[in-house]
Amino acid sequence: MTVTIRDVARASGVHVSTVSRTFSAPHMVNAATRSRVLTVAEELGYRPNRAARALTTGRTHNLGLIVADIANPFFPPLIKAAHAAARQRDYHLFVADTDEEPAAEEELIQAFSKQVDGVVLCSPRSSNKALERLAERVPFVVINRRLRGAATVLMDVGHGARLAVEHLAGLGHRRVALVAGPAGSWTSAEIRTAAERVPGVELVVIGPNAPTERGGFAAAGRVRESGVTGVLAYNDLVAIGLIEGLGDLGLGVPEDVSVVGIDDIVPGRLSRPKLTTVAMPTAAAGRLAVDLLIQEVSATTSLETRLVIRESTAAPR
Amino acid sequence: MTVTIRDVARASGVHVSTVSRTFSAPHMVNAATRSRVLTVAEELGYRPNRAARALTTGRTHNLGLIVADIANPFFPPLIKAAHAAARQRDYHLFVADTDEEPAAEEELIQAFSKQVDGVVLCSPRSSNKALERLAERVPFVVINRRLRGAATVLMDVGHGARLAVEHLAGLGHRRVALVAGPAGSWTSAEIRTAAERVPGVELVVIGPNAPTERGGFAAAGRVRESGVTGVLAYNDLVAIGLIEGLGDLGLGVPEDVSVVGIDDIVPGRLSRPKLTTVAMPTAAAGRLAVDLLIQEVSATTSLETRLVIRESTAAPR
DNA sequence: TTCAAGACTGCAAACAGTTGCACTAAACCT
DNA sequence: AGGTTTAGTGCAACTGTTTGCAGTCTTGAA
Repeated sequence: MTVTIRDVARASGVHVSTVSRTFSAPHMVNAATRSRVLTVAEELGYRPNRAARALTTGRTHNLGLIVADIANPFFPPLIKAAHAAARQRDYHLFVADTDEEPAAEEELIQAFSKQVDGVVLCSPRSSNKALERLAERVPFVVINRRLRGAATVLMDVGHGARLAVEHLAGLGHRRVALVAGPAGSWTSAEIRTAAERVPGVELVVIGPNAPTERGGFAAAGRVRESGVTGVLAYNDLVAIGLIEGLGDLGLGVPEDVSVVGIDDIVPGRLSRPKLTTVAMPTAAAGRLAVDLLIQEVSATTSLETRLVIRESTAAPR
Repeated sequence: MTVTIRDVARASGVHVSTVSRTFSAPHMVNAATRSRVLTVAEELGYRPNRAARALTTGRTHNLGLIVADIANPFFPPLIKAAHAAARQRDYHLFVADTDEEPAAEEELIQAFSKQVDGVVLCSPRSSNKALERLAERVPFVVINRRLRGAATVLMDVGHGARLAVEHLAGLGHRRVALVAGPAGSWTSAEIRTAAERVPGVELVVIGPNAPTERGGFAAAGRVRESGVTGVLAYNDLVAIGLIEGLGDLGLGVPEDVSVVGIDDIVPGRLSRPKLTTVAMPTAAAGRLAVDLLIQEVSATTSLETRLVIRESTAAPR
């Protein structure tokens, strides 16, 4: 049925091991033989069976990518970039979705372990202990979380948050609110400590909030009460929700209050007003993560973020 | 290093074939033996090696999913649903991105063929001939394209387009524009023929256009010139771009012109005004596609679309 | 001319499972 | 009691590739 290495061997008059070598160690076989085998293989439509290869070599040429929610606009650009990087080196990419559940995360890593050469974990929710245990079964690189012993790719949200608050300060805002994310989130903590350090502005923290549009919408009332003129939101989704909530309360953005988001997801570019936001280098992170995995280097990298100013911020009245 | 079936066999005093059967055909082994093997396996941390299993059985328990652009907001919900369906039956999912290139598409199918039990293709761009040839190497199901001999999942855009135009007609619009998609797109053709059939409204077709925000933005001038009061856009992205373009021309939505999109992507729900649109059952399509694949049924299904009315449509002046 | 060193290639044993077949012992039936 | 079925298990061959080892042949050097 399917054409194997033996068919090629028979048809080209050499031993299977020679055929094998023309594919996996070409320099070991005579040029003439090699080209003969190659043309025969081409004619027969032979393609090496990766499962069989994996069996002996232990390398599958597959990678796994685990994210919390594929449909969250934050992830697709990362997934896309990771896929492109993998493809470039002839790797295939499993992608999986944990639905935000740590248990699913651990189960997936476990399930992947025999089938991939490594997995990249985006903002994992599992405990340190669980992750460290799993790291023994399969190499992985972690995005957006510190984990000792694992290669790490960080995006410098702290710096981004500082830029955002400085931007507001520069426009003349003196009191700004931080509409924070969920409790216990690494990102949220980073943002907060960085924002608090900016001189010349008084920071009022509102939260914790759900990291969603709804979360932002619900926070609108407390933002109004706080009397701030500017706000930094945990992410673009809550920024967008917040803007809508403020609108319902009769507050315009940016006339009455300035709002800056974090992430730079597509909907932020498309909404009205267009969102001023901190751009996260998600594509770069995805690409880098798979490169680290493939090259088996265990580094910890911090990627720069930058502020992109659009229409949702202005000087206060 | 890694624990194999033989380790389990030795430790539990049975032959490897018995261990094998406790996992792949539990009913063939005595309950007592089975539970003993199971506990030993658990203790040792044994997990069957899928590559090895694939070698003998020919079934990998992997599926492939190929889309044009992972980062296009249309796809992530589909991917997520496909993944969930696959997981539920203990399959893993490769996802791949063609960057809109037919050549990449064919290459990917080819590359997947030995590693998966089937692949789902979303709106493939390759020629019929190429696809039919590839269908011999690996089973697949196609989403949003008719292809004889392959299982098919269609979303009934035609019906959706009709609902959209009828909605505009019901509001009192008499001339409406169709801001069409790219030339040669199956979807675009479906939309057009359906829209043209709605009685009582005169349809003016503007296009072809790029299926992007930019495409919509660029079409704004021609929409104004056409003097219509309502428009149906090829998809939400062009609808959003169009609304912005119209805004720049001094035309408000929905006061001056009503706009309805197609797809119901997230940014449409978040933009201002919130987009009236035809909801495509992308999640259902993804789920169904993998179910068909796994159950090896070759059917052609047509999924219903529905109109969701939000803020971008109103009665004409 | 002889010997050593390379360059190729073949042999066969892995890799981790599955499965048709044969075998044993117990259960069932008349 | 004897024969037949059935359940459970073991045996061994097989899946498609890789790879250490050994063999052959050529080439270059002394």
